[in-house]
Amino acid sequence: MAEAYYMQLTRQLREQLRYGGATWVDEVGRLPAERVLAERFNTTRVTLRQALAQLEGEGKIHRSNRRGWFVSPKRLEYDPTRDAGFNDYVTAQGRTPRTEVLGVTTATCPAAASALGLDVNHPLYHIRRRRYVDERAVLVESLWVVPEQAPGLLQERFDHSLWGLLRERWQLELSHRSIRMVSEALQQDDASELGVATGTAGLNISRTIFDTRHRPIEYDEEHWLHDALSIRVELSNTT
Amino acid sequence: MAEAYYMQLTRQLREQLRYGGATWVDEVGRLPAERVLAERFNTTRVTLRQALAQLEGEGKIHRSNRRGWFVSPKRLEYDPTRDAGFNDYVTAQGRTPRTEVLGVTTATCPAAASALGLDVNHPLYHIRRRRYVDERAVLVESLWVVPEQAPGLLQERFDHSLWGLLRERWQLELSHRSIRMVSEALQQDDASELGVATGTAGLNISRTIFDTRHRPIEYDEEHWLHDALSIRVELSNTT
DNA sequence: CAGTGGTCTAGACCACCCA
DNA sequence: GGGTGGTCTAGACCACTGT
Repeated sequence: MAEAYYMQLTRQLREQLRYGGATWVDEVGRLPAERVLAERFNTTRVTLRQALAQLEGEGKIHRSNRRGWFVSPKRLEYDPTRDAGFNDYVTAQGRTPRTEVLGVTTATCPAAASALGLDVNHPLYHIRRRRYVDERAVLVESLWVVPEQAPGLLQERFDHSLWGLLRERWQLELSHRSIRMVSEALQQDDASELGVATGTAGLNISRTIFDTRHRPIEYDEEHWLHDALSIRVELSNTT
Repeated sequence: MAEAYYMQLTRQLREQLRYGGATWVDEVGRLPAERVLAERFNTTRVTLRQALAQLEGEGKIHRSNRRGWFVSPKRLEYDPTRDAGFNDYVTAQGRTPRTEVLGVTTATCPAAASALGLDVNHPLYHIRRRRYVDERAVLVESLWVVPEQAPGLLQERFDHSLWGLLRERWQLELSHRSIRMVSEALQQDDASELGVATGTAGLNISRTIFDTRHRPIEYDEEHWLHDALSIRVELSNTT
């Protein structure tokens, strides 16, 4: 086969997005309707959508559920090993952060409890947040904190760094951390909170945190849009 | 809408894969042909393929180009901050590693050179390898080594740890490392070397390595199948 | 209500893999 | 050469978003 037409389409669209200014992209980065693009490139919606899906996989464009396709902004650089707050590192990159607290409860979570080495029925503080970069929702996260380590935590506000709070108010020293990163397809709840279709490619980042005395402190799970971040870790010691 | 049919399909297939032993999966983990599955679930290939694509995004199944769909094996746990060799950590997890050297040359690479802080035309040793876990090709990688730091390197064999080689033969101490991880769509060359379709979801892991005197040593870029690995980093010092 | 993406049909032909 | 996935057509209806 010479080359699948949808791959040629992909290349054309990609190049027009990068150079050319792509006159057909409007001022907020929105692409024309699929039907319009399909007609312009003399093909059907199915084939056009294959090309769009390719670019989506590359992180060049993304879709907002039933609203249309948009050019994806530059990826955020993120170092999950540092405890700089989200607000800090987003601002440091010249972007605008925002955090929404979706829920604050006490509940049990077998996955979190077992990661922390506790009984699966051990109650935990649960905080759920949604975070934005330049008003685009890029991640939802669930934080599970061991109540004994930070009594009264749920009275606090959670629109800033949780780790900063734990350090200042409860003098907790976050020492050992175990971090796990795995690609995923966003499940229904996470996807709808991010305004994307179920199954959209995502990245799951989970941390388990212990203090200097190896007591379990916190477990958290972040679900990112895959095209929103680039992970960067700097290490200096030899292992 | 109640629920899209392909999502119901996805759920059924997922559950049958997890429990039930899925009698329709053969002994090597291969699924029946798309046409057969489509007929069995009373739908068309297009809709069935949507369901398969969902499971592919979840890392449950994968396809080998034009050969069929297969159940994905367990993800490999991988810590990119350690310099344990591929052979070592794959074996430690009870799996069987294999490395194929695809090419050994001297060439220029602007991306590698600039990451190392060298002139873009600075020649570098280039080693390209393909690596397998249990005979499944899971990644291709390009290694770019600064020739001045390891003269004669290209005479060596590269089916084992490069870092081990640099340490033993040239007494190089790998100190500072900058690691970057980003989701990607596998490009034509990488995809075909892995036997998958262009655009298949992948994970790109790049490292830039300096020695204790901050001299650039090596830059490498790994392209993994997204469902083949789970990244895990353990940290003990506070930052 | 108009426009958008999301889903789905019922076919077709082609390129590649393997026996 | 038979079977597989890969690509593509030309439609259709639906659900949701925004005005």
